[in-house]
Amino acid sequence: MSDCRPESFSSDCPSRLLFDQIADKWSMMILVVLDAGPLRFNAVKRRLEGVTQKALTQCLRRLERNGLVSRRVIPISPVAVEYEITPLGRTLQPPFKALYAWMMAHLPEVEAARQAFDRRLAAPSSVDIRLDR
Amino acid sequence: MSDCRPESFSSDCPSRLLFDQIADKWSMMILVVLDAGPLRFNAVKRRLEGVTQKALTQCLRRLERNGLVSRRVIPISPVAVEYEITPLGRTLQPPFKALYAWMMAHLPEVEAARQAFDRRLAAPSSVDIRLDR
DNA sequence: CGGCATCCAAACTGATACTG
DNA sequence: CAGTATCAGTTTGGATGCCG
Repeated sequence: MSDCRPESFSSDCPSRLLFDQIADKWSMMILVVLDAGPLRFNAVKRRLEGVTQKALTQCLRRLERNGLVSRRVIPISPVAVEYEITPLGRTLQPPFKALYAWMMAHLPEVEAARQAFDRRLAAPSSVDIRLDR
Repeated sequence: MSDCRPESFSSDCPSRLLFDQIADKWSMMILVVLDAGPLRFNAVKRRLEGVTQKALTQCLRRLERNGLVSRRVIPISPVAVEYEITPLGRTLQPPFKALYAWMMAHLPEVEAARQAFDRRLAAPSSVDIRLDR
């Protein structure tokens, strides 16, 4: 019973396969940086501050497997490897760009909400016990 | 040096704060299922097959902290807790819906790419040794 | 029912060394 | 340069039991 309305996410729902594969921050960031043009491994790494070489390798391989990125070995010495977004990967740009635009637009609201939440935690009750004085 | 072009993601770039917080599959799925209306904890859990209670609790808290979801305790017995998408959270729907639509539209292409990739791995070279017959 | 505490196993990190 | 491999240390995950 592949229950696949957007109101429910069975683990056998086709959309889940993709949520599990590409809905993560590194995949999204890689596709965004590769949109500007092909990049070599370390060039990608430099642009994604904080990513480990292991995580990046895994993520690039997964993107390659899913047909969103292509990997091309340039047989010079020392060897160079270039990663390029595929036409299929490029069709993912509009949704990602929309997400990116949302983030830039709503960041202040999110930060305000976060500060309000943290303040609520610090003073959890209106009948707070005044430990000071 | 808050390097914040979309071509590069410094860890101190504001957009990174949001990529780190909401660009994960559970957050996205929660916001999609809550779009239809408020839901109680276990109702959300049932709709996200495979999520653990621990992961769901963490994720809902993070969404609450970021102002995308609100949490309301209904003091009946046994206690009920209702999660509702906030107006801010609702503004995230268009980007997420776009992503969801992309997944449904391009799933066949991705699956084809995946199979091609896996086949390439199984027979890595064109000068393959014919072990059979 | 919602969700926190606990325990253990699995995954990930960061550093470093090694290869083609 | 672009990886793979390894190892110790930390984080995360799943499973279970308990509480209001």
